[in-house]
Amino acid sequence: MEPSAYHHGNLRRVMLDAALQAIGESGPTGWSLRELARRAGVSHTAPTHHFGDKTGLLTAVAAEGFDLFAATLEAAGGDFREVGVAYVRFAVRHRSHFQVMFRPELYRPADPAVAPARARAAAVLSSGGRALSPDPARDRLTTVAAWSMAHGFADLWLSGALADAAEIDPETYARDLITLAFGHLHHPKA
Amino acid sequence: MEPSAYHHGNLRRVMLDAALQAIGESGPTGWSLRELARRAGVSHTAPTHHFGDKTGLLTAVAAEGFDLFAATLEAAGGDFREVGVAYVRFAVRHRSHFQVMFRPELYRPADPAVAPARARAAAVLSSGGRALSPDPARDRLTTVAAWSMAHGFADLWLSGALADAAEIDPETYARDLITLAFGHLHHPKA
DNA sequence: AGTGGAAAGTTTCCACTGGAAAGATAGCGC
DNA sequence: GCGCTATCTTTCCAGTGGAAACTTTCCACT
Repeated sequence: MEPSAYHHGNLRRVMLDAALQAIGESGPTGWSLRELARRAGVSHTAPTHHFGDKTGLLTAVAAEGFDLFAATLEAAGGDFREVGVAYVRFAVRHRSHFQVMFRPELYRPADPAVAPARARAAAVLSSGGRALSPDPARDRLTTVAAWSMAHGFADLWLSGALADAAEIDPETYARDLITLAFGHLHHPKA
Repeated sequence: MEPSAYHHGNLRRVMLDAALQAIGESGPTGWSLRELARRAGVSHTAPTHHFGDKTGLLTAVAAEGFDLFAATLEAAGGDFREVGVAYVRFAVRHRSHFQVMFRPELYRPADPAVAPARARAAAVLSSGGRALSPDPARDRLTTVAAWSMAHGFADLWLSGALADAAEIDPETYARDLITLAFGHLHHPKA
């Protein structure tokens, strides 16, 4: 585990962390593999062994992201509003992951490390939508509506499009948004 | 105007179109300036004269995008639901523009060709939100709610995250989403 | 009419990138 | 204690964005 001169011992995690930081600083494509390798103190081809290529590194970021994401959503419990808040919280706290996850042209979305975790997250959203839906025929519509609002708010907030982004607490604001749009649908398990 | 051997006569527009096509094929960063220049049949430094650098080209894409965007939203008239539908329509019909516009780290958002057009679009959204808001104190919240939903749906649809994306007509679906979430607020100019 | 820029495009150059190939090192199973 | 294999290095290559210096064309103005 401790870094011998030759075998880093921990390169995979270090590269992932370096990538996450670089993404946070310059966006999902605003950095180079070689720069990360330099930061990690290894040669520029060392990461190849762990990730194959740059796309592989981004795939690993997406995979880790969807895992964390699914866990976050699952932990929010059954209350649908809190699932939406958890969605936004994840985006804000793990913004580097988030900015990769929903940009599938950057990585390999069919990778076996990615697809199951993504499905797990989708299942939480679907079940939340079902709970909120006014009638079964509109389950999907309701899911997409709530998903869109949480996702759109997160994306706008992260991109800085909301001019007052600095002043607001995104989680609190998200809760207010959801209440405004979906509060009237809430018929708590009648 | 006709292409003499030396002076292309039309390079700016041709490069913009080539960029839009490349973005559509490989995302906002999945192409090279040199490749576009080759497609246009000019040397790889010719575009410098029109755009300065690659960021300048993306800035021009964003500027054109926000212009078109503002025009589209303004043309939707006062009906708020139709503004949301127009938002989604723009994203679908001008997806290359859209994918750049909300990724400000890719271009220069403060550019004088960008900022005013963006402000124009924001004004339409704000006024729509105001019309929909249940009370003045919630004007901003309502605007952000509707904006988030339209934006989120557009982004999810474009990214392919909605598994059934192929089957649905995004504009119709957007109208249904807005009705579900905001229909109960509609108090037509009482 | 013809000339002096300015505008538009070219060639050449450089540091940097992602990746391929081949070789060095070191820890681990037996 | 020995070879195997995972990990990391060095070297190499084509492609990239951009700077610099040059060429060609067009247009405004006398």
